[in-house]
Amino acid sequence: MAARTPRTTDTPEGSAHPPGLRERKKQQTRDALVQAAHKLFLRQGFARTTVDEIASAVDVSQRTFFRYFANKDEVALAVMAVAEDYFIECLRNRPAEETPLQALRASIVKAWLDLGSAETTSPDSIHSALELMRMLEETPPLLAAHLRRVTEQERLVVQVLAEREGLDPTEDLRPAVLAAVFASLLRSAHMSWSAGQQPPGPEGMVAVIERYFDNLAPALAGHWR
Amino acid sequence: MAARTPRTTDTPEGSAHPPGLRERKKQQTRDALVQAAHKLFLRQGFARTTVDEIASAVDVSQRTFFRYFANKDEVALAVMAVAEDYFIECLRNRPAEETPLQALRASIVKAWLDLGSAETTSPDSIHSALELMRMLEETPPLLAAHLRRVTEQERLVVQVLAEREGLDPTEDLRPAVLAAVFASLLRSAHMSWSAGQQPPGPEGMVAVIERYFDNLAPALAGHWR
DNA sequence: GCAGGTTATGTCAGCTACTGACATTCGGCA
DNA sequence: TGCCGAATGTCAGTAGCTGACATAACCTGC
Repeated sequence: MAARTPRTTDTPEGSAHPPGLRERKKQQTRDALVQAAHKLFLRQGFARTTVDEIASAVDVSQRTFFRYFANKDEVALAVMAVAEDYFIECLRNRPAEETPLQALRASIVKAWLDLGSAETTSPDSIHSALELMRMLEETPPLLAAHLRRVTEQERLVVQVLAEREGLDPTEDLRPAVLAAVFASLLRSAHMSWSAGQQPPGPEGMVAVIERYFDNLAPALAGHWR
Repeated sequence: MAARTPRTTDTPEGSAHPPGLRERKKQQTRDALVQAAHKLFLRQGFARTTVDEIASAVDVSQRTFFRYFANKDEVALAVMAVAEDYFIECLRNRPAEETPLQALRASIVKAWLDLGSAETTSPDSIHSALELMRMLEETPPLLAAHLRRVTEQERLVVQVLAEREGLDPTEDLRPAVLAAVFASLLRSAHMSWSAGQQPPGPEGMVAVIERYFDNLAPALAGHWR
């Protein structure tokens, strides 16, 4: 098992057969670990929660924990994976008439709002993700791990943008540049949102994101005064 | 000793008195640790180098190592600190007529080129930094730590930009947005440079950075075709 | 429904990053 | 010279993480 960054445990190739007991159990264990970890992290903080605690909360050995997650960071960040995947899906489905920038903007907004009115996914997974994002900013090692993930996500965005516009991303730098700008914009918005004054929940997040997008052109424009 | 992210060991307030033996020794030890670490990292990789190795290469105890650096990452990234500081200084000195974007662009270019023709700093510290940047991309935990540092640097840039333009960065988002865009652009350029095809050395780096800057407006422009 | 291969899990032993507490030594200074 | 404070060393301990091997659980074909 254990591929690179599995959002779920690996199913053994094409979903031909119905999952089978073994697969279901793995999925169960994985989910249980994520949930237990999340609960503990929120209660006592990331650093003060040991892997042993998480493992024994789910009643598996520490060794098993590390077979599901490469490290402690990974469980913590697993919650976000759903949202990320959904965003990419949204981006893939944007109409071709939109400019790339418009498509990106519309995609995150849609992703947040859809996941907010959560029928798409498990009931509270969005709130988990949001709580986690607040914790991120106060937990340096977690933040570091998260940022690394973000840059990987960025690669994916480059891919999708390039496909969408029919470009070779090694030739034409525009996809890479736009993806980078987009990622950093989101990151700033997240920081601002986590800093607190903003309204909570997905709607609040969307509001902040939109404000940052609106400031993109002005920030790049010539002089500011 | 040991403040937050000291580029050098702390000197006991205003540099009134000449450093004194104690301070010089600390500085010496610190430098020796950085150098030894760097050498070992390049030879055998980051993960396969233990802190004990580094410490005993300089003939201090492991405990002492951790009094100079909070963790293994920090030694590795210490080399970049000089360059970062110099960049900020450049930015502070840009003429007010330049637009913020121009000022940023001119500052990194100048910083790299100046440090390249290294009289400003220790002879090979630039090459160390460049070698390190290559290693970064292949060393996930290091990359993660680096990214976190970058976001802290970003805060500083926001400050400087806001001062320069006489704005309150909590009111006006333009400094934050521009700093974010700038950071992500640099990051992309670094990735591209590390990926290899580019000419080596500071000049190569500058070339890549300029290319990314040139693609900024086009990437944000409406449609790409 | 059972034999035999595959796959997840547990156990154990070990390494390394990192930390607190306390003892020791060394530089600064009267 | 002798005292104070700062830097270092030593030691013991915690926690993240890994390899090796044994055991137990599923699955597959008969």
